[in-house]
Amino acid sequence: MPELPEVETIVRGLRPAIVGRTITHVDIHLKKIAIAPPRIAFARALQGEVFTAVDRRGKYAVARLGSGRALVTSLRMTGRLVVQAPGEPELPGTHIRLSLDDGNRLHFADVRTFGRMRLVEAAETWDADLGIEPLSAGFTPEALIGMLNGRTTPVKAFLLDQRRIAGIGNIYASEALWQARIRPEKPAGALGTPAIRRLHAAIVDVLARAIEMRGSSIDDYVDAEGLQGGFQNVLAVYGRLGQPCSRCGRAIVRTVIAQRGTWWCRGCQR
DNA sequence: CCGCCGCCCTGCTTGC
DNA sequence: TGCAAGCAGGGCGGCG
Repeated sequence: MPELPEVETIVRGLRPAIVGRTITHVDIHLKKIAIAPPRIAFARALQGEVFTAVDRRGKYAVARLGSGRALVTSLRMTGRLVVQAPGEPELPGTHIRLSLDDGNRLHFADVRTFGRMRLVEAAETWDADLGIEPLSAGFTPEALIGMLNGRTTPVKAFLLDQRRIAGIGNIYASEALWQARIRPEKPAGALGTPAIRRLHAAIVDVLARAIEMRGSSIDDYVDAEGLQGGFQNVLAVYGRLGQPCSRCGRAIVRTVIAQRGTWWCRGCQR
């Protein structure tokens, strides 16, 4: 499932492929996927637009358009954004296809159809509910201390809450907690300062290493070129039920926290 | 404001 | 072997 590192990898791949390109044609195969402001037709509005930049915010890919509008894509679990050249077969499960003036096509595919592609106005704030970027300068240990203060929710649930920190999903929440040696069920506000400092460092380190390895391909994730990532090969706990912890040797367990599978080590995560 | 829960979907796994 | 039920999960809306 695409989280911050996967979306960052996709965005970096999209940038050279689509910035400067004009959208010549828009095909929508599944209408509910394409969201537009009231009284604006998604396909008609996009036709003729130029991509001016591609950014990431949390788990969202944000394509800036010449008009000042933006095309915001949420991939959820199984969404894919892939650029294909003329002659390449249509990406299976494509719901939206943007044809570009160089002949390439940008496909948005999603077997589970949970993902969305949303056109937003220049003046529209679509990300008001999203929290801090964990790889930004503002995400300091002190900021994390402030955010955790007084919270009773399990620290794992806190990490998944996009209103606090934007971009961490189920894979990297489990991995960061393992690296910081923190028990996922621990109430967020009960962490001591040393533990919070370890957690801060672990979040930044895990996300940065995952970006370096072009993300984790667990189920469907591929980058903008359709290629898999590499971080799934170095995961410490996620999906590793019963396998020995690389730090203490104890078998990895799986519990459910905030309705999400959580993999961790009872031996060294306190 | 905060925390919790059900829903959306389809493909894979499980169990009879 | 075949089939149906169960499960997984990010974001969102509803509820207390």
